[in-house]
Parts: sequence; C-alpha cells; structure tokens
Amino acid sequence: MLDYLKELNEVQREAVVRTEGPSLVIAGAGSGKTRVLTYRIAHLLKQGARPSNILALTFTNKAAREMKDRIGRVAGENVARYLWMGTFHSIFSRILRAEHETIGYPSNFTIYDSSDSKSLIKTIIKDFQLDDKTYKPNVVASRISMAKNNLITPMAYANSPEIRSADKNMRMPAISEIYKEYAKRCRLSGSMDFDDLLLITNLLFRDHEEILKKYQERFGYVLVDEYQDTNYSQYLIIKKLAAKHNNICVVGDDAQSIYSFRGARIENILNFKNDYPDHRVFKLEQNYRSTQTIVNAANSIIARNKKQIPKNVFSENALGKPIKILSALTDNEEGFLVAQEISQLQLRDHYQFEDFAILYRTNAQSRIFEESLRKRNIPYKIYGGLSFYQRKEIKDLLSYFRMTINPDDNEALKRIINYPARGIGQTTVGKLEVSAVSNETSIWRVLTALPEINHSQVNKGTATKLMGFVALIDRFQKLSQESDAFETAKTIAEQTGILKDLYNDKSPEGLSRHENIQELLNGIQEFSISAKEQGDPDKLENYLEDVALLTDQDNEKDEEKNKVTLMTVHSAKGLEFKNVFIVGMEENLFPSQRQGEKATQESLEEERRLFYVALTRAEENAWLSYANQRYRWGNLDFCTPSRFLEELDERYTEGQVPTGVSGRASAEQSNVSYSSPAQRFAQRQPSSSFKTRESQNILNKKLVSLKESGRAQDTFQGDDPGKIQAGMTVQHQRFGEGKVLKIEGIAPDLKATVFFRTTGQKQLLLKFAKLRIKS
DNA sequence: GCTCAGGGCATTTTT
DNA sequence: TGCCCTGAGC
Repeated sequence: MLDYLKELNEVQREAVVRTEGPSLVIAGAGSGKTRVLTYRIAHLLKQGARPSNILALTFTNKAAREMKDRIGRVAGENVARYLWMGTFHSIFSRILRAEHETIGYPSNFTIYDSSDSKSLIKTIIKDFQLDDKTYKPNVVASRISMAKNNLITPMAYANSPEIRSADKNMRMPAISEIYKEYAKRCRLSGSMDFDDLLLITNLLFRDHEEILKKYQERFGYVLVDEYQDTNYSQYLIIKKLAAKHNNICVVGDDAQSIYSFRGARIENILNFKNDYPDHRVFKLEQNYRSTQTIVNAANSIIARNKKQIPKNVFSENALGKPIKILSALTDNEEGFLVAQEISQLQLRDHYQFEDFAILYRTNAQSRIFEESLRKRNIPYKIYGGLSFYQRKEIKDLLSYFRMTINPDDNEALKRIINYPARGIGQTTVGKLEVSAVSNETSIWRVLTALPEINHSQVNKGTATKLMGFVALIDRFQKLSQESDAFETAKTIAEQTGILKDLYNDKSPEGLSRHENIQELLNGIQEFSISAKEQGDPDKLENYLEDVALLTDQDNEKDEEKNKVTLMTVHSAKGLEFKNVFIVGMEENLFPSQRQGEKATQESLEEERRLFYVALTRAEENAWLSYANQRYRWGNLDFCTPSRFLEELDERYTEGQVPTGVSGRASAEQSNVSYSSPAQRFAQRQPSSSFKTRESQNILNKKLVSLKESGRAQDTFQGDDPGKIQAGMTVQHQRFGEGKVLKIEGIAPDLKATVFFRTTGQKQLLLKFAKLRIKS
C-alpha cells in the first residue's frame, strides 16, 4: 500500500481511492476531512492525473492554502502549483478574466467589496430621490445579493410577480429599478461585486456552450469543500462543470450548516444523492478531536433535527470530564468566572493560553470577557472586527491602485479624488457624477473629456485641480506598465502624499496607520519577489487581482500566538481548542427567539447545528456559561451533558416565544442587575486595535485638531485607563485637574476616549489622553 | 470644516 | 444604553 494511505482509516481510505464517479463525503466534526481531501488530490496526482485538470474549491483562502501546502508535501510543490485550487471567488474571477471579451468586461475589472457595493447602492438611492430610511442600503444590498445568488437577473427580477409583491409589502417597490441601475453602473465602472463573480460565471456557462465545454473538458476532477455551505449559484456552476466527466467529490457536513443567512443551502448536500444517482457515500464518523463526552453531547443536540443525513459520529478518545455549566448572576460575574477558570486551569494543568477559546453568538458579547481577561492579565486576541483590508488608510491606497489599473472604477475615484485634500469638493464630484450618469459612462471618462464637455460646469480653478488629478493617475498608469507591483505601489504611496500625511501624524492612530501602509507595502514587496522567483507576472495589476479576495485571516502574525481566542461560533468553524467556553448561553445564543419572533423549524434546526459546531470545537473541556436568572436551570452546575440537554430541549420547542418581560421582572425582584440583549448590544465598543472603524476617523480627526492646537496629549502613562471611571477626578498633564464626564471604548490595548471637563474650560474630547487618577 | 443635538437603530460573515 | 448619521448653525 502507498505510504500515505496507511495514515488513513478504512472509510477515509476508500473515500480517497475511489476517484471516479460522484462521491459524497460526509465528514463529521473532527473526522479528518481536510486529510481526506488532500490525500484524495495527492492520490489523483500519483495516479497520473494532471494537476491542471483538477479543480478544488474551498470557501476561504486559508483552507485553500493549507490544502495546497499539504498536497505539496505529499506530491511535490511543483505539481501542487498547477492545481486549480482556491476559493470559489478566486477561481471564477480567474476564469472571468480569461473570458472577459465574451462577457464584455475589461480583463482588469475591479472587484467591489461589500462596502463599495453599499456605497454605490446608497448613491443610487439618492439619485432616485428615494427616502433612505425606507430604502435602507443594507436591506437593498441583501435583496440584490439574494437575487444574484439565486441567478435572478435584473430583468428576471422585474418580471417576477412574487418578488415584486414581496418588495411592495416591504414598501420598497423600487428595488427592482435600483438593482437594474446598480448592475448598469457596475458594468460602466468595469466592476463586479462578489456575487457577480458567481452570477456572471453562471451566465457565461449558460450562454456560451463552447466555453462551458472547454472548462468541462479541462476539469476532469472536481472537488468541493464545505459543500453544505454552497449557495444556489455555486451549486449550479459546480454541477455544470462536473457534468462531462462526472468525477465530482463533495465534502461536507450537513450538521455544520450554519450559513443559511448568507444563502447557503443545506439542500445542496441533502439532495446530492438525487443529483447523482450513481454516487457513493462515505461517512467519516470517527471523531479524532474530542472526548466521548463532548461528542455525545454534541450528537444529542442535533439528534432531533429532521433535515439531516443519518450518521453516527463517535469518539474512541477518553470519556473525558463532564461538560461544566457556569451560572452567574450578572454578565460581569460571568466574565469573572470564565477568566478565573482559565487562569486556574492554566496554572494547575499547565495549559497554554492558546489552548482556550471563548465562543459567543454575537461580537457585541466580547466586551465583558475582554475586560475580565484584562484584569487578570490574560493575553487574548479577538477575531472579527474590521479587517486589515477594510481600514481607511488601506482602502485609500488600494483605491489609488484600483484607479491606476481600472480608471473607470467610480467608487475608487470618489474615495480618493480629494484625498489627500486637493480642493475638489463634493459639489464638483456631484456634478461629475451627474454628467457620468447622463452620458452613461464613468466619471473618469467625463474627467478626461475635460475641458471639451464640462468646461462650462466647473470653474477654471477646479478644472485645473481636476486635470492635476488626471495627470497624477496618468503618471501612475504609465509607471504601472513599466515597473513591478512593489515599485509602482511604493511610488504611488509616496507621490500621492499618503505616506507623508500619515508620517506627520504622530498620534497612536496615525502611527498605526503608517505602520499599516508599510505592512501593505511589505506584502506587495513579497508578492513582487515571489512572482519573480516563480516566473509569474509581477505587475500591480496582478497583485490587485488577488488582494480584493483576501481577508485579514489570511495573514496571521506570530505575535498573535499564545493568547486566548475570542470569536463568534461562526468564525470558529474548522478550528479546534483544548478548552472551549460557550458563553452567553442564557439567550444570546438564540437570537431567533430573543427577538420575539417565532422560531421556524429551519431556524431552530440551524440554531441546534450552531450549538453543535460550538461544542465540537472542544477537544478536552467544554463549559457552558450564562449570566442571569431568566433561565436558571436549578442546580445544574457540574451536571451531566444529558441533563443539560434535556433542559435545553425544553427551550428548543418549535414556535416558542420568549417571555421577554419575565426575565426583567425576575431580575428586578431579586435585585439583580439584568442586562438585556439590547443593553449588551449597546455596550458594544471597538474592542481591539484591529477594530479601528472608518467612522472612528471622525473622532481621530477631532483628536488631531486638538493636538495641533496643543490641547491634547496622546499616550497614557502610569495608570491603567481601565480604572478610570466617569465622575473621577483626574490629572491631565497640560490642563491640570478635571472631571471625567464619560468614557468610551476602553480597549485592551489601553486606549480610551475621555470626555474631560476642567474648570472654566469647554468640554474636551481626549483620545488616548495622558491622565492620572487623583486619589 | 467643525460642533452639537436629536433620532433611529441594534445577529451570525466569507469573498 | 450608546453608536452613527444627519442637519442646523457657526
């Protein structure tokens, strides 16, 4: 037997070696799914399949990269390189760029991220003179996204009575028009949003048989990871691509389908057997990750679900310790208990901090645990929040890159035409945009037609400024042709003045922004170097193709090691930790019920699966914690999982509506402070340095102005700002004594915004103020 | 371009 | 409860 096959159990091995025909691999939690996928590909290669004939689709870059690395180790890196392996979006954008002529897009089309889409939708709503309180950009965006993921084109949307009447019921009959206009403007900007990458691929294959054929023939083997998370659009593409050779292998776990809110269809995996009658099923049922106790508890949660593929996930690991319940009266106490458990375990059983994870349902819940961990000096990291690529300074610079590569990109243009400030105000941009829309073209084209078309519309001074901007971008375009990505990027960062602008800002934020830009440039340098080594194209254009599809989970830093992990259950999927705390069990784990909505059978089952996912992240110990009296389950401390689950099942009755008032009432009676979900949500604060929201920049600007007028300092010294409370008398280096009015955003990295009033002075907003508590 | 007040609002998230 | 956006006013 081949060496690598010895590392597999029997079912895994069968799933690996049965390479021909449709295969469905049901991979229970912790059952070695990645291992099967990678070995299967390695096996295909060993059997003589050409790497360029293998298509392997994943949902995240991280998954793709890990798999590629592992295959490289088994089959050789030179072979792994040529695999068509990547995320749905990256693979299809590659195909769309290759086939750009057929679909009528430039090959260098921009990929709009969600904030670009949202801002475009906002603009359209404004242009249509619709009320943006009725037409909420978020809602409109999700309707459009839903349509695209179900392959409903603007035309089909307009022609569907059901959809139109649903829109009417939501008092948004014009969504159809907005969708149409949105699609049009994307096209005029030479841009696609994330959903377009799938939708247009579908249309390409639907309308151009010869192209479909080409790819069908190319991809002799199609493999899909996390199949339960595919949406309709992805499902159809896969189906089409695999239709010729019929060698399709999908891997997934219906019990871990938790993404229906973003279009994932569990039906895709449940119906696989109907789509491919000659399929074979491989059930990976042995869990190698968790103790028996945890596996059994997790199983019993989803046992009542109707929609599922029957399986029997088991563990031969030790029985393990019972699942522990932490009950607390208040959320503060809950945080305290969790932190206490962690430090005890770390000291007593010599766990590393990285062995712990705290999982919650919503990001807003992280705060209390951050505070309690910080009090004990337990290092931690938070996932979720603003990604590196979403930060203002990064988006700004990337927008220059985008303009350089595709100047029709309106969203990028609007972002940077006056950043750094060059005296082109909103009014001017507005005029340009109106002109672009009425001429059915991009703002850039309007600009470059100056002064012929628009001479009358803007005054001479503005026109000069605009031409200056055009010249700048022109220069960058030439540069990008001649130089590699790094050279171009560096020059752009310098010549636009962005680098200098940030360098001059000595506030901590300015510093960190400057660092971020440096980091981005370093990344581009690495890209250029490795592209040269590999003989790949090394232009800015090529870098930009990748970067739109990257997220910050794609570059984890070493300094992030050995810290307790805080994240939502959703983002914990695919990860494992020795010790897992599932917190906020009292209600926040069940938002479908907390809103007072009736839980549907579907939502109920998904909530169960979510809990299943959470629990199966734990290898050795799991805790469930909750923080008020509303759901006090008697003496459940240190109970057995089954007892807990019985209790839980009572709550999981279909259609159960929470008695929102009773929680509050009982809390009042017992004189315990009750924190409602709304209140907790309200406490949401930017909780780490990675969460610099764009809108926070307004605050930052305020700081800068304060600083420039010599009225604020920028670092804390001495006292832990966490100890600073409203009402306290504090000493400020420059202003002397004053009273703290209000504090916002006490973050683990010791930053706070303090509203500060000194005698006879106006109220001051001090970010990162240098304060000393006066005792 | 800044400040201030008022009102609406508030899951889960990858690409 | 606080965040975030907007619009009025300077």
